Amino acid sequence: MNYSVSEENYIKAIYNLNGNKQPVSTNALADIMATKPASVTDMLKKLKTKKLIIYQPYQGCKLSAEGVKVALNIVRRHRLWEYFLAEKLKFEWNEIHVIAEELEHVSNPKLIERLDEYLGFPRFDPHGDPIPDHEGKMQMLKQVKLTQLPLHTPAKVSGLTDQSTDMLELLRHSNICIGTDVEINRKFGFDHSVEIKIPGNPLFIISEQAAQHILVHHE
Amino acid sequence: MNYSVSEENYIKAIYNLNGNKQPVSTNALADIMATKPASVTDMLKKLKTKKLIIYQPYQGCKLSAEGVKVALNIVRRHRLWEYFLAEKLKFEWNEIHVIAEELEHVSNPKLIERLDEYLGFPRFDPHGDPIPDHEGKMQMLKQVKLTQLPLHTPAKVSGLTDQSTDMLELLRHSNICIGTDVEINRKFGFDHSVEIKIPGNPLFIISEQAAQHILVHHE
DNA sequence: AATATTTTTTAGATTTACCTAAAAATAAAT
DNA sequence: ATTTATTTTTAGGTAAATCTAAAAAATATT
Repeated sequence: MNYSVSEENYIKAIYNLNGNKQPVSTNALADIMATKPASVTDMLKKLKTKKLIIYQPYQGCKLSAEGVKVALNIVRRHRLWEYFLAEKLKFEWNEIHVIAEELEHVSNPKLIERLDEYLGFPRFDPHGDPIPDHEGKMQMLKQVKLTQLPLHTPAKVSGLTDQSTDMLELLRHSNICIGTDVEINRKFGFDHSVEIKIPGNPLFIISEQAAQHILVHHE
Repeated sequence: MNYSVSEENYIKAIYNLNGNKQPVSTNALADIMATKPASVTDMLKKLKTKKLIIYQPYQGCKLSAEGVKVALNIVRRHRLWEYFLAEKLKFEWNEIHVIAEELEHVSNPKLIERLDEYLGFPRFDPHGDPIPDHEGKMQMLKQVKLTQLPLHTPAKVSGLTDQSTDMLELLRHSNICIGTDVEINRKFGFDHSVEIKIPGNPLFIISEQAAQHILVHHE
């Protein structure tokens, strides 16, 4: 029921590579974990005996049902800490991941429940990724670039793919933050710029270049 | 410059046992660390080569100047997290220590500085122990039981030696919290109860039994 | 299909932080 | 001042997580 930091990191890596449900190769894991394939094989054997993965030699691996549960719990911890770092400690979005990698291994369950409550039960982290609840369920909204959002479709800003100060300046000027409700009112064919509607604000136009880097969630 | 969790725990233990400046014995350390003396000897050799302790076989050990610096940094992290857990996440005082033992090993310096700032640069943790600043300096006020506070001496409530719900109820009723400014106005010889003055509040009396468990700081 | 290439696993070492059991040094007691 | 008891250290071993080098299996190429 309690796993080492190393085990947790492998489980997390398998989970992240496994999005497509295809088995994860030993080399791919070695790459992500910045280690050697031989070391990965050792760990895969161990995780297999603990029934966290399904693994046959030379066939790659994938998480078992129990493994997914463990992975979701790690992801939950990681994303809650990311939210805390950005929202409360005012870290920039590009700094939070590394720190959360350390904090995520502090696994006291009551701590995580209290943190969740303290943060107001956020459902998305500052990168726009959904935060699993204490049962492992998470909201699976479509995340798309603002350029791909259909016309007149209510959406919520969930992340950025560019966190440069120039970008942040532009967003601040437009009153766009994580969580802001937006809708595309009109698209201009000429330069592909888009007209944005934010409830309570006047309409305004944003360039394709900028819109490309803004991620939004919608149903 | 970066130490393992185990190394940090030894340094912390030596620091805690070393308050009286006497060298710490191998057995005393083994006891605290819940390990065997032979294991302690191994670690002491390692810490010596890293110049964190002064150690001669059979002579016990004490922290070097560098060791003290490292220890104070660990203590700083521990106490800041304790403050966070009690103040923000509303944990009871008896729950915070164990969780802070885990969090204290997350050593990203910027995280700790931001946390300190977020908490408002507290100078005492919820147990009333001083929090070292980022240079390792801490306020060394006298901590005494309320029963031992001299008459008419301004002091600040810094901790409790009894955290039972009964005790907390009594304190809430008297408007006493961590950080409350108090002063003893009068002591009654008959039952050793004390009359308390809190700025802006009416005077009130508290039993010796209760006052014994309230810790205060004064100059 | 046979050979070459890539991927993965085995075999044997290393490091960290422990352990037990026995030896050596120190301290206490006769 | 010996002997006894305690404390501490050495010697040798274990488990976790890594490594290198070599063997084996799977995949790709001619």
